[in-house]
Amino acid sequence: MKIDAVERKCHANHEVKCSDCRLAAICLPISLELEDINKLDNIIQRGRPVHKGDRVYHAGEEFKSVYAIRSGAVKTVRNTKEGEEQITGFYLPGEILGMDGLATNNHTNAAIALETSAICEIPFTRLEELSAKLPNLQRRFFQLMSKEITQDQELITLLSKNSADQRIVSLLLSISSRNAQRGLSNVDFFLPMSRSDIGNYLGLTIETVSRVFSRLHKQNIITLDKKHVLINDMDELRRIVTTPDR
Amino acid sequence: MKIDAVERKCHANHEVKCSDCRLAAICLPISLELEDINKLDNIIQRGRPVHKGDRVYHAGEEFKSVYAIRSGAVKTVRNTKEGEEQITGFYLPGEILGMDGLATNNHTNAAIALETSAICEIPFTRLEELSAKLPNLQRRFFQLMSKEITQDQELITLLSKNSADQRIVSLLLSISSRNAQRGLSNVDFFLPMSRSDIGNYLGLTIETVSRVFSRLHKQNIITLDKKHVLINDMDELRRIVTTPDR
DNA sequence: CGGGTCATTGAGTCAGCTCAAGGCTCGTGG
DNA sequence: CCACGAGCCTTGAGCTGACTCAATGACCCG
Repeated sequence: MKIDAVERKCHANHEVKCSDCRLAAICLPISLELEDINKLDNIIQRGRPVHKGDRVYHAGEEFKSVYAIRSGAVKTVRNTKEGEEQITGFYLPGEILGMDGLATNNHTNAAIALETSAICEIPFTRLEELSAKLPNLQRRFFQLMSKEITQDQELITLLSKNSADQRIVSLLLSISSRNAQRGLSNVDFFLPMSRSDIGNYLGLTIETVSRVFSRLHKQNIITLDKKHVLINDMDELRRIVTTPDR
Repeated sequence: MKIDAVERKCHANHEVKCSDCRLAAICLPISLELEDINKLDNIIQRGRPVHKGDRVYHAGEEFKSVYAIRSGAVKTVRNTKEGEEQITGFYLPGEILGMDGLATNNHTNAAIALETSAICEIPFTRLEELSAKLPNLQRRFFQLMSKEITQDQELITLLSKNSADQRIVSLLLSISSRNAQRGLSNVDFFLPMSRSDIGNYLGLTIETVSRVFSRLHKQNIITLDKKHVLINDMDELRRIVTTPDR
């Protein structure tokens, strides 16, 4: 079975230490010495793989840990005052999530796997203790939270100022560059999320997302087959996001 | 002169220590012992008041400090890819800004005074050193960054899911409750920002902001005279932000 | 092969935009 | 002390990008 194969693969990786993880260069351990990486490694818990739709943590759940993605993809979701859902982020391998829970000691978001994923759990009190001893780690963690802030502000700008086309192209370019960072292709990749997730995240309806994708495909800027994206004209995509609306 | 009077008032407060500051209960020192507050106090620099339009820091400027507002009000502004401006936050007394600069070591936002304001500057390397020694301070600062994240995500949700009316009412309620926290009236206050700032922040045109304010006034839910707001029907405002669009 | 989920496409509507015309307020200079 | 200009805000009229509603297509899984 396909799923079993994926699971087995994840399981094979399951006990990889930070020092051996191919994502170490973009994940939490950046700028740590080998010795310090091992200290960090000792506090990290590596759970069983989560499957599509499983929650890494729930909204309202007590904040105990932050999480690093080793493989797969996760979305974070907030509940609105009206009882709808708002996706606040997509997280790919090497990225850290869960920092929303720190302010109130409860997670304001839920985190839901978009596909079978391997997750490293990092108990926060231990991370805090270790941070106080390792200035580089403290700095690194401050930086990660700051990065989360600047990314959220980028999304605010996108939602506030940009057209449907620009929002969708921005998301494509974001995924493309994050793939490149992980050593994958920046022009040929699979979207881990549904059209409906994309629409929710970008403040658009599913129909609008579909129409924009169709148009970009017809104009031969991208080739799209379900979730498989080929970027044919990167310059044109960049032009779209940097050109004022009218 | 009016401005001189304000300056003098700020100047009078100018050297107030954290331990004597009436905002200590909501500002950075929360949860610190008196002794530790004094340690924090020692690293804080209190500059001259800034005037309306002055920048506390510039976009691209090297990140050296975070800032606490003692009096007045400040907006933070990002440049978009198209060269426009996006306001990412409004900061009132007791609130901390500048955490956006940590990720890349340069501020991505500029911070601009909306009125004459007194600002406490907190050099970050010293704060970092002190955090490593005072677990409560480290935790407190992590929490402040996390709060910034959850607030940005609230704005994302607002922009993505809510109507013009709901966005504007949300801002009014936010300012109202932040005023209450500082011991001021939650139904009678002055908006520190212009209509154009409000529109920019909420992803609306200035005309729409004006029309919504006029409508709320005509319906007698609020009374509005320039920047002076009186909330007449708090329940109705709450109803507006929690009622699904249609 | 049937039912469910997800995606696409078309047709018509509407919230918020653009464009345009004034109004109010405050500071400056005659 | 008033006239004038600049900046900010309000209001009206008409337009449009993205929405809603609706129908259909494609795929997956049992």
